[in-house]
Amino acid sequence: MHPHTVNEIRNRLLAWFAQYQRPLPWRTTYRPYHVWIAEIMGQQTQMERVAMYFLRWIEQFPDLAAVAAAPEQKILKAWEGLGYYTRARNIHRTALHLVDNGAMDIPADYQQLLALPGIGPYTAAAILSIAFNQPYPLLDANVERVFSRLADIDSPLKKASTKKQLTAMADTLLDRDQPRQFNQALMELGALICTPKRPACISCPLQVYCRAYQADTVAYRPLPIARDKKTDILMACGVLYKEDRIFIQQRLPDDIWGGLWEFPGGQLKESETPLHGALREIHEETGWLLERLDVLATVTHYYTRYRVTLHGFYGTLHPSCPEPILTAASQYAWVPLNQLHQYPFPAGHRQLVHILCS
DNA sequence: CTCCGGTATA
DNA sequence: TATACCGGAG
Ligand code: SF4
Repeated sequence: MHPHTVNEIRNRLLAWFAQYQRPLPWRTTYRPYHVWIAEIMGQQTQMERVAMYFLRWIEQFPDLAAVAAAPEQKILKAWEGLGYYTRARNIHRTALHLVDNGAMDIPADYQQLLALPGIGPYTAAAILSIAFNQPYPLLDANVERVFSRLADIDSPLKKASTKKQLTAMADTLLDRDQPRQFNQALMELGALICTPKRPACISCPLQVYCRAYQADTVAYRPLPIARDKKTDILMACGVLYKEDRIFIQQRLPDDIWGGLWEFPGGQLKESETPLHGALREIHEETGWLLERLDVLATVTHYYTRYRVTLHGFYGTLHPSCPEPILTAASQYAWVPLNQLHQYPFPAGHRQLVHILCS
C-alpha cells in the first residue's frame, strides 16, 4: 500500500469517526478500569448491548476495589444475560489478584495484560490503545471484515496466512500518533458502516480505496465460514417446592453456565421420557426420590451448536425431607418465588422462572 | 431458526 | 488447529 493511500485512509477514517462515533459511556473519560470492563463485556457481544450492562456495572462496582470486595454472586448477577460467564468470574479473579498485589488499576503493559485471565491478544491491544493511547494494532471481527473487503481478500479468515496478512495490514495502517482514535474508528466503521450484511458502502469514507467495492465482491467478503450444524439436546428439570420455597442449586464453576443457579435436572438418556429423565436427574443430583411431578412448561433455546429443549416439571417435597446430597452443584438454596429473580439463571431456566412468576 | 463474536484449552 | 463457551437481534 502506498504511503499516500495509508495516509488518506487514516485521515478519512479519523474524520468519519470524529463525526459519527457513538457516545458510548466509557468514551467520556477512557478510564482504564472502564475500558477493561467494556472490552471484556464486548467480547462476543455487540456494543449496543454492552452499554446497558456497562452502566449498571459501573454503578455497582465503580472501581477495581469494589469488584474485589464484591461477592462472586453479585458479580454473576450483574452479568446475567450477557453469556460466557467465565468472563465475569475472570474479572473478579483479576480484581482480587491486582488488589492483593497492591495495584490500583489495570496494568499498562502488554505481557502483564496477556497474563490476566480473560485477556487475549485482542483485548490486551484494545486496552493499551483505547485506555492508554499506546500504539498497539488490533484485530477483531470488525477489523477483519473491513480489511478483507478493503484488500478484497480471497482466502478464509481462519487460515494462518490470512491472519498474517491481516496482522500486517493492521500494523501498516495504525496511526501511531492517535492509536486510541484510530483503533476505535476502525472497529466503529465495521460496526456501523461495513457491517456483515448490507454494508453502507454509499456512506463509507473508505469507498474509493476499497478493492472489494471496486470488484463488486463486497457481498462475498470475508469468505463465509462454514457453520456447525445444530445438534438436538433434550433436557428435563424440576421446580421443587417445600412449603412456599423453591429448591435451586448453583452450578459448578468450570462447567457450562458455571456459577449460575438452576433447577435440578439434566440431559435425557436415549429414548427416556422427559418425566422419567427429570425424576432420575433429580435423584442423581440431590438424592431425592419424587413420587410425582407435573408438567410446568417446555422452553427451547439455542447456544453454540446445540438446540436445547428443556422440559420443566414441578413437584412437592415433604416439609421433613432430608437435606440434599449435591453431586452437580456447589451449593443450594431454598428461595421464595418472589426472590428467585435475585439469582442469576441461564437463559433456559430464566424462561421457566419467568413462567413461574406469571 | 440463523447469525454474530474473543479466549482458553485440548 | 479445532472445539467449547452464550444470548438476543433479526
Ligand atoms: S466500501 Fe463498503 S465494503 Fe468497502 S470498506 Fe466501505 S463499507 Fe466496507
